[in-house]
Amino acid sequence: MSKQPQQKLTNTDQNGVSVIQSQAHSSVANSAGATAGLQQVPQLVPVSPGGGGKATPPSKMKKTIMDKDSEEYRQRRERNNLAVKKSRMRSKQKAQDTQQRVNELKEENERLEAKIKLLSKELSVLKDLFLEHAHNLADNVQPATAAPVTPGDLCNTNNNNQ
Amino acid sequence: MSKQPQQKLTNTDQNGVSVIQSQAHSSVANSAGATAGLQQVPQLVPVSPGGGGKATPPSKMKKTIMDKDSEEYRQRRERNNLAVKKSRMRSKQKAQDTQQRVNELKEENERLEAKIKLLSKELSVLKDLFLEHAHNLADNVQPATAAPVTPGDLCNTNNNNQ
DNA sequence: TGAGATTGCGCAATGT
DNA sequence: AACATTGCGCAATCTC
Repeated sequence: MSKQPQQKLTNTDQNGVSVIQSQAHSSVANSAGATAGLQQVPQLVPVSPGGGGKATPPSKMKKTIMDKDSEEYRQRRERNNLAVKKSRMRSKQKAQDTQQRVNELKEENERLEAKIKLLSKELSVLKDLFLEHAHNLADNVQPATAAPVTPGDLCNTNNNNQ
Repeated sequence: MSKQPQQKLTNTDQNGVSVIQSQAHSSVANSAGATAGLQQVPQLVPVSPGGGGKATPPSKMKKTIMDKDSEEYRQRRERNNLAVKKSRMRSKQKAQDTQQRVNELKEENERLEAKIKLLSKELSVLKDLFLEHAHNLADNVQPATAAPVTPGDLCNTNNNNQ
């Protein structure tokens, strides 16, 4: 009575990583039928619903007891096993892709950071030049003419955020 | 670290172990259990190797036949089941973390790109100011005084890579 | 109503 | 010897 309901909502797959499924390997070795070896045979028979001959609207009895020997059963099992394999492969692939994505993004990040560093440096150099120039003007020019650009403007522009 | 022999040999007949998990798992529980009608039937005995009393050099036979009923066996199974669960949980958690890492890195990337854009703009503005100033100097100042800074220097600094 | 896709679980082989 | 990983099959669900 506590089987972990598998809350599965919200699988909207945000941020997807598309995956390409490569080949679908065909089945192998079976034909003969005797598939593998272990079988778990619980032979569980879902107790009949409600109790006696209740109305039991959503009664869900497993049809006939599902013969394990049934041809159809084996067929279903085999298909499911295949599906499971496929699904797991995909899952694994996806995880791998995601991991790779992380690596790529990390690299990209480093590149960007480097670029920022460079730009910052350039900016700083330019600003220094400006200041220097401003000083020169202040020292050598007559007050009337000296005012094409003010250091303050620049300092303001340099609003380094974050 | 990645083999896959998994050959299910040994079994041309039935051998099965049934166990259905009917919840109530958790620790122990059994002895009186009977939660389900699981039946452990087979008791398979790995046929001896080769043929009769062969040499069987690297024989790796499973020691004694490993009684499925053995107390020790059940104990081992239970421990393993626990370990498996743990391992899977971890694995899942890891995948989730990786996915989240991707999201974080993506955000970080956007931030960096924005910053780059900003810096680039600032740089561009500053350069324009410089050029403008240079022109002003060229137009209004007597040749002798006008030469504190040359436009050329700046253009050079602006070595935008990539 | 049916078929494939997912998922939790236990088993056993194998890795550490 | 003990725990960790991994491939696999089963069954219950989910999803379409």
